[in-house]
Amino acid sequence: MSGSTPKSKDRHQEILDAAARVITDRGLAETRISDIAEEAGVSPGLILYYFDSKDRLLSEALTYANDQFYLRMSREIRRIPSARDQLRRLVDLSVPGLLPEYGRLDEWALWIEVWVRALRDPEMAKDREFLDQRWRGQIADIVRGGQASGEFTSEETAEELALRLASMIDGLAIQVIMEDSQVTPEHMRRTCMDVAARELGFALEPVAT
Amino acid sequence: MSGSTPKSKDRHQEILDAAARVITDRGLAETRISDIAEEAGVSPGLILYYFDSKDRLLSEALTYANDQFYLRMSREIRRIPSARDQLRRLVDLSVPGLLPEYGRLDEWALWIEVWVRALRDPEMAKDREFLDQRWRGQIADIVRGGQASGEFTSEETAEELALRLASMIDGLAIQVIMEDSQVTPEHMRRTCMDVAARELGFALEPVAT
DNA sequence: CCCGCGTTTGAACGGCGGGTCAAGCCGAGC
DNA sequence: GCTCGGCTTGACCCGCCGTTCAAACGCGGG
Repeated sequence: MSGSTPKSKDRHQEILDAAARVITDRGLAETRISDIAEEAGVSPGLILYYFDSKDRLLSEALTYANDQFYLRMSREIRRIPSARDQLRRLVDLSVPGLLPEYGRLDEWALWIEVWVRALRDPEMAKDREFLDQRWRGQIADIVRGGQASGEFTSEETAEELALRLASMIDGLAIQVIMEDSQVTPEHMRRTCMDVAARELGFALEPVAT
Repeated sequence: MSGSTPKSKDRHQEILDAAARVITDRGLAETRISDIAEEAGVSPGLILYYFDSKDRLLSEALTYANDQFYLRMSREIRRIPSARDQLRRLVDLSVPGLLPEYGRLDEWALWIEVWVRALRDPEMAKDREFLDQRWRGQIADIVRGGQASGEFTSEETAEELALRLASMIDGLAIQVIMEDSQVTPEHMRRTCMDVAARELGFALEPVAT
């Protein structure tokens, strides 16, 4: 499998991967350099041989992980023909824990860490703005496609509609990842599609069950 | 004014207030006991005389601050007669930095800290669920009122509508507090009311400017 | 076979900060 | 005015962790 041979690829990347994994399940605040080293199967010293400081490593790891997620999702969506189906897939991929195949615990946990950090760290703030706008851009592209093909009848700008959908998804995902008893993954999925249908102007086919 | 005499009120509360202030502008991760002590004008030792540990203090401070915000908003909204105006006011109060009179930097910064912490701390998770549900409950009450009075024509349950509005507000508030260049406070306000009008079923009066 | 250099190790350092504590302060009650 | 007990102080302790560093490792080239 990928990355099984010890010294194969880029150590840099191996460490970023390990860091992302550790942050995801311990949380940024509880992440020690030694944890990352252990996860990566190397000595603590080596971490600082490849990165200038813990802070830089953590920031890089956060954006790196979000990058991965974006690329995976983007690649997958591009090959879906219908805008409505693209949207449905995007929503499914965004619901924490809906599709067990994807992601470890959850990319959303990392997003929240990014937000906290971006509040005080200008470097992270810049990265965050880029990531968030790219995320909305992805949605806007889908919307534009749907408007062009006539699947969506709304006359609002794609950017405004994308902002609404992205905000909705963000807000709901937070509740889901927190395991709020009133907001299940399935509930989030339905709510997102409901609102999308009304905002974009398309009909939800009647759902079974 | 309130709290000006040194030993007047409850030290407990004074410390919680100070803690909330420090967390708001330094961030949870950069908050030291000595910072809180300094902010409260007492010695570091005293902090741990009143609280068992730093962790407990921080958790209490977070929920305390959110409590304050909720109570203030709740009290104010209760005296507004029209449901539509209640909603408008709730939105205005929720937009970070829209009304300079209220709040220090922003209650939203604290929310994000709560979320991060709730991901790993079961105690905080419980508090968070309570706070979030109360927040949605507040919105649901407004919605119910509007449905009863005929101001809102949507037939959806108040709970579902409240979830949608709350999620939308959360998602947008995050972007605003991050100072995303594409999401200004004013933009958030308009978007919230737009979506609310469509979801709840009421007409926005024509806006000046 | 040996050299040299990039990589890797893990022991050691140093500072930071949470938590402890013995000692003072001060007001209330006698 | 004295004593008692709750408040308050700030110096101190101690473990933790980011960072440094000297030494070892191992591979490719000569």
